[in-house]
Amino acid sequence: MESEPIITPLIAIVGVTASGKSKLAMQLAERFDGEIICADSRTVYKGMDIGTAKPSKKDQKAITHHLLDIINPDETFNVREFKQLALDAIHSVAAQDKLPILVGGTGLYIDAILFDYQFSPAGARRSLHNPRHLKYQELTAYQRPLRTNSLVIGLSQSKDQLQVRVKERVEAMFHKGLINETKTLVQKYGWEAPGLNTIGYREWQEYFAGRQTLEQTQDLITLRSLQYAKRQRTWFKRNNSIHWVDDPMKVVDLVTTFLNKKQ
RNA sequence: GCAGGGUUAGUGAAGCGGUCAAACACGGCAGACUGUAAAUCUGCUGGCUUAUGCCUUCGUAGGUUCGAAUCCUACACCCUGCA
Repeated sequence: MESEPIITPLIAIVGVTASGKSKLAMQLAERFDGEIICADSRTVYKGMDIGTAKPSKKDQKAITHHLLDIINPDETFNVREFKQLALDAIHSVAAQDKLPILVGGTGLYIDAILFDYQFSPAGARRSLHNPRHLKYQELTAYQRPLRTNSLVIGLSQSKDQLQVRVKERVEAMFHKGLINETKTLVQKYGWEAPGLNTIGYREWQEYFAGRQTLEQTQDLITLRSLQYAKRQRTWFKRNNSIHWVDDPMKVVDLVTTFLNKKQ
């Protein structure tokens, strides 16, 4: 199943939150007749639209997006499932003679595809250091070669830019009714649901409990998003296969060259 | 005006004569990451510099003491009670 005929060209777009990945992906998909595969651990959840900045219905109608809304917020998901699903999606896109574009900020998911992660058998030992981690494989990260026929593009952004963009994005989420979306989700699934442990949602807990103002909630979400971006930056930093660009316009050339070379 | 309480590093907050460059939390910086990853975990966070080193900090100015963030005096600002 996992033996992909490694000839399918793949474009991957990475970057921290609010860096403009989705928009760029749309442009590329339109331009190069592609379909988007979302490598995002949060947009897989149904009903979590505003808080995850999920691609709009309009965008989804214009371009096929894979791996969106595939599970309920009270269900769990993991890299292994992701890898299988994403691989399937890549194949089906390629089978239609279209260009698969892998987009997302979940570094682990991206790398599972890019570096063909091999997962431990069930019952693997947990790391003493961090119980949430399974004991390390024999291979160190990035020791494996990058998936052949892949172009990895990273959207870089200065910290100042990022700060502004995140602030605006969170503001927009509030206007779109993030509070109601959260309320609905909590009523339906409860705070314990895996999906609710997400920036943009869990911060409302204190607000609903009356221990936090609306403004404080908004500031907190902005802060947590920025901290998240920091972690993403650290993750991507060590992957030197990424072609970092600060101007989305330059990407078209990159992709064109990449596709021509492959013919 | 009188009587109390307070002023500590970016923020909040411990400390109440030596073992204090000063707990802890948050924030910040850096890092990790192969079945929870928008999660989880680790290190650093006064300066110099990286040493069982030096220097400068605990409202301001003095004083007591071998030794003060810790005691005393004065001043400044803040809060509370009585006027």
